[in-house]
Amino acid sequence: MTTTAPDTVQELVEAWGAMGALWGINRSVARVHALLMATEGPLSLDEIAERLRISKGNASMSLRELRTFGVVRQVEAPGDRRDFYVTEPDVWTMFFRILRERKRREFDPALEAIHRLLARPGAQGEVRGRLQQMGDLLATVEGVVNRFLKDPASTRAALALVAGLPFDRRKKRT
Amino acid sequence: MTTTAPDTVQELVEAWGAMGALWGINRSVARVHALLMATEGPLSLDEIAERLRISKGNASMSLRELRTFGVVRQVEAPGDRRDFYVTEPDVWTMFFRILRERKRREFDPALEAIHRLLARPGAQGEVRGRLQQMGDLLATVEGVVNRFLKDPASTRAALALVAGLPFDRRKKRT
DNA sequence: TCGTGCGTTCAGAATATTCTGAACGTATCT
DNA sequence: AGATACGTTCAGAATATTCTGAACGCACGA
Repeated sequence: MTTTAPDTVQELVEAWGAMGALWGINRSVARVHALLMATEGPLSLDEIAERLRISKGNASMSLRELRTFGVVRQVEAPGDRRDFYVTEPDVWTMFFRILRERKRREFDPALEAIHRLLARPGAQGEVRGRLQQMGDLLATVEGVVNRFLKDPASTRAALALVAGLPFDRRKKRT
Repeated sequence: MTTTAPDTVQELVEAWGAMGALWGINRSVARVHALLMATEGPLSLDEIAERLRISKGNASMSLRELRTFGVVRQVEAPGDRRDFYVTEPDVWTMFFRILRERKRREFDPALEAIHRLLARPGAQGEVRGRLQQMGDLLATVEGVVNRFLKDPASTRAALALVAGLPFDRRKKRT
């Protein structure tokens, strides 16, 4: 039993998988990620596929995606031909990297359209105000994401403040 | 031509529709929303369906969803049997209301699983730290959402600060 | 009363997404 | 060389999501 507690791990895997949708990554990918998060040592591709009851092919593709997001890393075992995988420990970074990706693909076109509309001379009151709000919203999210990627520590602290969190946990790490 | 600029409006509609996925609302719903955002006066169901080339049924269901989110309102025209629709002007609120919804459905189970895992006595170092981070992340998002819904103005200002925005726009409104 | 205009519903069609597994490539060992 | 172990790929199957449009109900007016 290499993991904390099999059945609860299972629950986390499922919950994380469902939540993946929230930030736009698919169920399998998120489940693989959760499994690695909840497991101490590195896992081989086959073990992952087996534990999650998904095909090797699916596992392989999911791991690739996680690697391109930079949240999973391959490690090698001494005299073993297989590849093993571990998560980067930083979930926050993962979250924001993925957001940045989606920002590019989805925010930017929307922002462009909004600005184009605002530039039109004929943009009236009601509409103008709403468009501006949309722009503000997108710009704010964008700003937070960018700032986080530049300076994670301070952004995290700032967000904790905004969130009004007790703000104790975390061992410190500067 | 009741709207700012038909073709650019179209672009916004499509961009907003694509972006909808980001916060978990479907393309049609987001497109209807965008159309209302970019249009000065109220629109009838038929007009919406026609402009977006979607069926009346689809339009009806999309509008219902938008109404349950509280971002679209029905208005009546003088001697007209038809229902007309307008957006609430506050996109930010929409955004956070929707987040709250998803939070309920998706965050909460994940947070539960995490806490259950952390409660286990056997939660070791590596894993424990990662789980804690996941919990922090979720708690932070949750906190921001809750605070926004309680006190939008201050939260917006705070977020603008975090985002490092120029922070000028907006007519003021307290 | 019947007819007409309007909105809603929902079964099934259309479409999009995700997943599987067989086929393949490459490396390693005998 | 042949055999084995492993990872990857991708066409098509399986599944999930979204959309349509016919059927219906209701309210109004004639």
